[in-house]
Amino acid sequence: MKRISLSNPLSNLALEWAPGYTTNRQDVVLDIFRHHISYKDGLPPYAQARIIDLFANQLIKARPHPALWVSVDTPGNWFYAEIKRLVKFKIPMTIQPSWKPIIWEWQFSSPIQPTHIQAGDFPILAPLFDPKEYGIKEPALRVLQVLARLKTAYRPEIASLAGFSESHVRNLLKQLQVEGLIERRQIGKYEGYAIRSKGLRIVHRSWNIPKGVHFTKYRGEFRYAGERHRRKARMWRAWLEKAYPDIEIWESWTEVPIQRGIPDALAWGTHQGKEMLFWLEVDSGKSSGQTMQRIYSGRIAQACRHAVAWNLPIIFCIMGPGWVVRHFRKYDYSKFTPIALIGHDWRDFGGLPQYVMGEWRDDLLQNRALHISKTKLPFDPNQYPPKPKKKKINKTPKPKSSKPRFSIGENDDDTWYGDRSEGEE
DNA sequence: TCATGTATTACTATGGTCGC
DNA sequence: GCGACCATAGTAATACATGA
Repeated sequence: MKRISLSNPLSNLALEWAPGYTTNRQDVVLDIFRHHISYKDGLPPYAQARIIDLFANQLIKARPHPALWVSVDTPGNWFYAEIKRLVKFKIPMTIQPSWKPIIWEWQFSSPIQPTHIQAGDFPILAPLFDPKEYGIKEPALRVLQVLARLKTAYRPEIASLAGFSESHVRNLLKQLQVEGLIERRQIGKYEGYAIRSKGLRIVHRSWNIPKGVHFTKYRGEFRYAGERHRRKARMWRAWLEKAYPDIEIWESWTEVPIQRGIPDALAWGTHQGKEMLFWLEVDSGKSSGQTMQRIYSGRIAQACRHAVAWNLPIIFCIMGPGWVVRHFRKYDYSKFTPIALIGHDWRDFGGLPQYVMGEWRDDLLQNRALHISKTKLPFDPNQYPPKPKKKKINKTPKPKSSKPRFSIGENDDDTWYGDRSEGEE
């Protein structure tokens, strides 16, 4: 294996060679490789960015002056912009929408050195992934991709994240089980599904992960949450779709790092025709009110900065027991104009209040009077970061996770791994 | 401690809708 | 018509709360 990759390191890479010619000479080329990705691959932007980096590393080993052209199939703008931000531009690179058929030299992140090649010496690359080759259909592959990220999951969770109905997912899971790609496994109290290594291999292949490359730490959910917490987060997409009939979710992921912070779940799509993000935090209410306040003022500010940076509205939802959600009523959110805050009881699946930018809304059953924070302030998105609402930090929860923390450059808020498991199973 | 009811969860069957 | 997909009702298993 190693020998092969040494003799031809390119043969493991599922890329297209798309050489550019700057002169009339055929033996001098811009050594450009093209990589295709789609928002429907089941991977969030940061994981796609890591794959791109892996390709760059492999190309550096294999070629003197390689360049990478990444074609991204995606609606909207956010997915594309996030990838661009997260990629380390180790070689000349350009990230473009997939519909662009050609690329110009000046669009690359840095100049491309020409490469001399022998006439007819084309690089030999791995073929692009074709599901038929593995006897798997698109919907089944999608389920498998979702499960690859989750490792183990219940059917409704898989259905939610895949965007399919439960009965459809049931059939697909049965098929996958017959083929030995997944298996039943006890998760906590109930039986769910787990992906097997055979299934994982196909998924890795579908993501064009080069063989022998370590991708595990980027593949999965970024951190491990308690069972109840995890379940609520994984149901986020289905929850939104039930609550808002005119919503269209393009993709949803759980425990996913974005520009700043790691939402418990993040859904991305349109509501009433407008592209936006739906950020979910689930809180079982184990920390004190003050700790909660400190944590959330940080998170909300992070969401806000993200919204401003990408010019994209964010709906920030806090779910938990009623008393936890009620806690958030007392603050003034009017400074956070590009985001809307909503709260909801985590037991009531499929319900959510209507949101209003810069305000808090919840629809808790007791205390029926719908609370609306009524403070009109000038819209000025440039005032961030906001001042902490009250500086009274008692003890900081210490991180105790052993999970890898590959930094995205931020390290302020999301260090409280220790509190994440509910311990209620 | 034990019995009971309720809530939550997974699983199954069946019939319907939609597009080709 | 047919396949792909969805909605819904109903069953069974389990945990938890309650009260004797």
